[in-house]
Order: sequence, then structure tokens, then C-alpha cells
Amino acid sequence: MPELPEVEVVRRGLVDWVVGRRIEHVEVHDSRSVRRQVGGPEAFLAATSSMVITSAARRGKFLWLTLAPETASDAGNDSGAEPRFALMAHLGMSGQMLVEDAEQPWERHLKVRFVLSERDGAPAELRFIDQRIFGGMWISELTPTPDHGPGGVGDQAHSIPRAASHIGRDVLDPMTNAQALRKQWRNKRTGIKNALMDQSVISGVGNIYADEALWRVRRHYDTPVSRLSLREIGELLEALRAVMNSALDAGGTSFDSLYVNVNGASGYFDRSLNAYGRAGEPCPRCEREGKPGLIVREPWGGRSSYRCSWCQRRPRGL
DNA sequence: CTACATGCCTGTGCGC
DNA sequence: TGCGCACAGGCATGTA
Repeated sequence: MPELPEVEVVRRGLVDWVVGRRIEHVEVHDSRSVRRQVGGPEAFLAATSSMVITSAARRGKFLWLTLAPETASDAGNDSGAEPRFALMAHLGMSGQMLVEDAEQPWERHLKVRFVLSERDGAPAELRFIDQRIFGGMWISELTPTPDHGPGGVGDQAHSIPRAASHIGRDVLDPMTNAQALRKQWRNKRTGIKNALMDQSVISGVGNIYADEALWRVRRHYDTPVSRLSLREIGELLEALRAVMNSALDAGGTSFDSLYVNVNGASGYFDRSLNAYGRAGEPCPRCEREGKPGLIVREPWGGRSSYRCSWCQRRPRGL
């Protein structure tokens, strides 16, 4: 469920609450949540304990905290050591990062617990909670970004963790542009939604926001990307950014308690969705324009797609 | 290159 | 009441 806006809400919470603090103590409560870790949970504990969190960054749905060893100068000023490792987190379907007081009872699906250095008014712990265990945490080496500009949203060091180097530029990254997408897509026969969900070209788009952006540009999900002109790709990118920025303003999309921000609050963008999850309802745009469009749900690649039966019809020849 | 299948997980809601 | 099953679904990996 967490897509780009939800992960970005979490990242911003981490900037406010955990950046600048030291990891005093770590507990792995379920080793399955550190599955990608070379060396297993023991290596994870060794790499994170006593490190200072220097930033919170993100590319697509991959989230990370940069870690640096504490130096003597940290006590008096802000010139710490350069971070060389990232504490990666992917929320998967049900992952949560909560910043809480130590007195809070342990959650049923608590997987990793970080006790942080004291800071006035700030809760003592960062907790990773994950019901379905599609997400996880692990350590990855930071490397220079191969192209110019920041490696991720929130990154100041032009670096990218190796674990996210196969992920394409983020929808909200200013360096993402229609020309680059056109170059990637012009010779591809794959459909537009397939292309959006492929995180290696443009990242952060999942099932919900793909359907919402396609609704906004009145496109059928199977339209081959090679058919899109530069102008049409520009409009699609603008639609993606608009829907994601609106979702950010609403604190993200929550259908249930599985997605929350670092303080445990749900987002309310689900009320603003036009297509996703609205099978059988009139298309809001068609209703305004006096047209008969209904939102339909269709099986698509092993899951569901939602589109308007009137303004997102299958292109001719498909 | 591209597409499609599979494993990883658990809670919820349905039909019987 | 309880059991089995479909569904939610991103990503890594393997196969055709």
C-alpha cells in the first residue's frame, strides 16, 4: 500500500524526529525482517549500533537513513564524519516506522527496535513494524550517483545506496523529465501502466497512483508507451506529480491502519481518489459532463486495475 | 528484450 | 462455529 507519497510522509517524519540522533541500542525481534542483510541480523546490529543518523532520503519506495560514526567534534559542532553506509528500509505492503516513547507497549508485529539518544521532547525509540513481512531493513554501501544531481529525494551528498542503484529517478525528483522517459519508451511495446510500475525507469508509482494518473490523462492502461508523444508524456508526468503532491498534502492514502506516519496517524487521500477502489460508481468527471462513464474493475497482471468505461476506453487496434 | 510465474507473508471477509 | 479460499500486492528471482 505505501507508494511514493506515503513513503515521503514517513521520510519527512524521520527528518523531524530521528536525524541527528545516535543509535544507542538495537534489537531484531524477527530475523525475517532483515532478510537481505549480508551476514544476517548480527551484522545488522554491528553496523547500526552507536552510529549517528545524518539524513533521511528516498528514491521511489526505497527509504534510507545515512549513518556515520560519531566523532569527537559532534559534541561541539555539526561537522561529523562522512556517512558511508545507509540503513535501508522498504515498507513493502504493511511496513511502518514509528517514533515512540519507550513506555509504549510493543506492537504485535514489532520487528526491529532502535533506542535513540535523548533529545528534549522527542520520543526515545524508532520502531519498524511489519505485519505481512514484505518489507525489511538492511545495510547498504553508499556510492557516488552515476548521473549528476542528488541520488534521492532528501539526499545532499550526491550518493545512492548500492541497494537502490537499479531504481530509476523518482517522480518528484526535479531531474526526472519527459525527454528522458520518451527516450526510454519510444521503442517499447509494453503498456503504459506496465511501464509506470517498472521501477527501473521512473520510480515511486504503484497500483493506486498509476490508476489515478491514468484517469487524469484519460488513458487506457494498455496503451503502448511507444505511441505517446513527448507532449503526452509530459502531461502524464504532470498528472503523476499532481496526484502525488495532493496525496502528500493529505498525509497519504490509508485504507486501514496499515499505513500511518511516524506518529501513528493515518492519511486521508483515499477520500480524494477518483478511480481506484471505486468499481460501480460513476466516473466523477463523466458525471460532471453529463456522460455515462462508470468506474470498472478489471483483472490486470494478477491484480486489479480501475478505469472509466467511457473516458479511458481501450485504444483502437488493441 | 519481454512476459509471465513464483515465493515471500498475514489478516480479513466471504461462501459453505 | 469453523474451515478453506481469494484477495490485498512490491520486489527479487527464475524460466520461457
